[in-house]
Amino acid sequence: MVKEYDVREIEKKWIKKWADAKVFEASPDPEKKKFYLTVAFPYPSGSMHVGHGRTYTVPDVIARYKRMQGYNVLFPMAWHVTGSPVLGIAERIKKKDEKTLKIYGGLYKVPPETLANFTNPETIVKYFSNEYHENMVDMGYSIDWTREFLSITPQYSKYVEWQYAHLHEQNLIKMGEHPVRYCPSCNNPVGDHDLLQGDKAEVNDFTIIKFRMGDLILPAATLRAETIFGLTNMWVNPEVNYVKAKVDNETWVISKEAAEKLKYLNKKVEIIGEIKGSELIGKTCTDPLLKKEIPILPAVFVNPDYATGIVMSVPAHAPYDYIALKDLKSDLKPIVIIGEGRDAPAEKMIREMGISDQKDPKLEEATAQLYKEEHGKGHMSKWIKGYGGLAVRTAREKVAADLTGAGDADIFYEFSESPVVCRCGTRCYIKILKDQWFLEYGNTEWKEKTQECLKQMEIVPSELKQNFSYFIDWLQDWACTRRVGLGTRFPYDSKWLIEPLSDSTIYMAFYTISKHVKKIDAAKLTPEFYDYVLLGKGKSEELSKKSGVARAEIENIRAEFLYWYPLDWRLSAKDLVGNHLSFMLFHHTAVFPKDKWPKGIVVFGMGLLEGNKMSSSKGNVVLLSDAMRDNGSDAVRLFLMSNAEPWQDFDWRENLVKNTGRKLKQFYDQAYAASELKNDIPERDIDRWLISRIQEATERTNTALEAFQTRKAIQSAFFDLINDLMWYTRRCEPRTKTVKEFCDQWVRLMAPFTPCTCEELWEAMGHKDYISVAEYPISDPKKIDPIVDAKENMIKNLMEDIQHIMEISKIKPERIHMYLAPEWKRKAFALLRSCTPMKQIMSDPEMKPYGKEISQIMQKYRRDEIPELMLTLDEEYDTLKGAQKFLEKEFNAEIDLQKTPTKDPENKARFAIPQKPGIYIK
RNA sequence: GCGGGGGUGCCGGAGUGGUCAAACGGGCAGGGCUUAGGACCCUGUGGCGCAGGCCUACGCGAGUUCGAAACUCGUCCCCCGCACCA
Repeated sequence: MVKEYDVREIEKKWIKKWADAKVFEASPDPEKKKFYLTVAFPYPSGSMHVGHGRTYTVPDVIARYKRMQGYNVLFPMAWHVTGSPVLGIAERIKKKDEKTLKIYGGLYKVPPETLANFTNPETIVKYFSNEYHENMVDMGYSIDWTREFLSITPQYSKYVEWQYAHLHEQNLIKMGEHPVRYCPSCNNPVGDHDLLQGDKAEVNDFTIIKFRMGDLILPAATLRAETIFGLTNMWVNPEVNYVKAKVDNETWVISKEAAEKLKYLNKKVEIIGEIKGSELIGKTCTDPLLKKEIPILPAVFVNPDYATGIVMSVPAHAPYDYIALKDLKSDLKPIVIIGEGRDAPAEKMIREMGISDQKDPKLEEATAQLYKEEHGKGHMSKWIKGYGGLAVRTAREKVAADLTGAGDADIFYEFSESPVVCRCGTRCYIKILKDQWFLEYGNTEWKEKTQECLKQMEIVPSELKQNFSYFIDWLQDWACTRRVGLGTRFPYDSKWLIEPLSDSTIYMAFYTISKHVKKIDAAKLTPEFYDYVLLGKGKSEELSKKSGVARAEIENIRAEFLYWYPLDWRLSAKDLVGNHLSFMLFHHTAVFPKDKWPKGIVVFGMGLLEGNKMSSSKGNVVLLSDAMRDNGSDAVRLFLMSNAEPWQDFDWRENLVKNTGRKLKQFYDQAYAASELKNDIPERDIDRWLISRIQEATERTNTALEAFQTRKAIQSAFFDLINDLMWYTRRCEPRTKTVKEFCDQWVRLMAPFTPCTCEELWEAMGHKDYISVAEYPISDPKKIDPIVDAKENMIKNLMEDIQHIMEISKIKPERIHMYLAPEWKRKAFALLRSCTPMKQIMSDPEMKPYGKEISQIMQKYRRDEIPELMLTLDEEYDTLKGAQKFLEKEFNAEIDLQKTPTKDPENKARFAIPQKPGIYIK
């Protein structure tokens, strides 16, 4: 009797057994080759959903596969709890924010008494890291939990400090200025998720060009510094009250709003007077580059709350300016400075778009289009001294740099759209942080080293290697410190915390030693300690004396690191390519010698739910725990791994998951039944066929898994083989020996995907060991039998043909006659296949009588259409004879097999070719 | 704009020069099994065809080739990332 497939019961049983036997705890073993892989540790600020499920199942499948191949596999896990998002969550829970309470109390099912304590951010991350841990165990992951830690574990913090000491020593960390979105009320920089409004606003850096008007300076802000050559006038809004302000040592005329903004931009600003916009109109100022007199004209489109409130007018290249001048009936002539044409491009644009006045909304579009065109393709007009012929984008930078160098320009940061409002309701500014610490990813040498690291790595999928290279080049200095959040204090300036992405760059190395280090008092874990155990610097004897850690222990830790490192594979989601994954490469090259650099990265796609993007905040997720409760973890794993390749987006569809669960039950039932089968049938072709098929499937599965193609692997190891076994049982009475051999291999093939089910079957088959550490099947080429494969294909094709004919002719057959291809035809096909010239074929006396037919055949079949492997007449006959009963049953008709046609009323024998008998149905 | 990926049947998606009207999965339809079945099995699912065949298809246009879904060029469209944030 097949034992009932009680999924959850089986899973519980094996998960406990594994834990009790410590099957997945990995220790260095010099006898075995190591395999070390990690996956990006989770930031547990909420419950685990099926998207996370896929992220962590992929490495588990690979870990299990490699373990079964005989590798000593280390697959660790830890929790990334540093950072600020939970602070916001705690804050919102404190304020009893409805949406947040709904997500945490409802969607995540946090019990009310626990939720009440969620006002403390640390409680949140600890609660959810526990939940993650439980879920991961429940999913059957083969994680070595002895290495688990939190990113705020003191021993880990000491490790982070050690890393930063190294970076500092190498001058890769610098203090500098940095513009951030900033909330004056919270007194903190704000990220996207902290914003009520304006999360799409970018920070634009304007060049402010200082125009002089006596002692006063009119600072005009522009994104197109190169257009100073086409300047005809300035724009000032006559309806706005400007201020005179002492800015550092100069006196600027700017809008009130701009004066306020400048304070955040680290200018000393003191307002000393007011001046009406209208008072400025009609005056002139001097441009700093060409020293030309520039008239100041009125324009109402000038927004005092955008940059400085003083605008340069370049009518030839700015549609707004052109129209405004026209409206004023000014006689100022546009000056073309881009390209060699005479007519103003702005004018042309306005004409083509049919824009008539300053208020036309199409002006926006015209401006954007012209900007895009000129920025992308434009070159400065030849007549411009020093800049003529330069690409616009080059000229822009050069003008800005030249003016800044001479003290005639400055930088002004402004949002691309406004307003930007903090979650607390306060309007945000752009603030320049002065003592911000940076990781110098812009450093050329560091970049080169990182590129070198990338070059020797394997990236899956390989197309992404380019992407990585691009990101490494693109990365600039990264602000690596924060004022708020959980995390490690910055060792050189304790008012700062190390930013969460910056504290998790090389933690893969920490896993290798964490189980030892966790037991040591953090105070003893000095930089010297890590220097020794990770880099081999210093002497263990001295270190032991100084730190009080036993020398043997220190050596042991060192040995463990050396055994596991470098990291073989890093797995992570797509969205981390441009930051975390690139950082990982940067930091490895900075801290570790070349032979400890990571060897490979696998990048994952995202998850969809019933075709829509998963989103916790919108409640559009399925919790992993619910999915396991409803389907069992093996079915969840199988579905996640079979729905898409790791790097593709997968789509969680309830009905597909359910189907996968049923298919899995079928697998279980079939394999279980096999273990109880008892008969003594002699081996037949069909038995050799089934065994041959599983060898081929094994080959494909291995190839796919080596390339991380879980979907392809499951296609071969699961779906194809289910179908083969089904065909086999349809085709014949199952033979015990065959089916047992098949299932023994099959269950092992499936073990990385559905480990609990496979353990249960493995036990039922009488094995005493864990399948988790049993040998992974490799294909046995001796058992691959192309002839038997060809025979079985012939039968399948034959059945299809008969089926087809039945449908077309609408005959319900009583008798089916089959005519085999005669020997001469087989020979003719063989000769055609081997490219024998017609002349030579015809010279064969055996062929001669069939000249006409042979030339017909030649016309009809191309050489490579002819099967490579040709069965003999006898083989074909015997095969069909053997399948006769089966075919009779299938078609419920008598089969008349004719080796040489005797009764052929409709001359169907002529259709016969090798492996494709002629058919006549009555 | 910059960078990356992609357009195949009713759907998801295989397939990268011939054996492709297209794996596998799903949906739908018919049949079988059955007391019944949402379980399972079989068959069908571009068009035409009273015999295993023919025709038209793989975003669009052109080209290379004996032969293209696959290669080249052009073109249209879609998705993702662009930072100080996990």
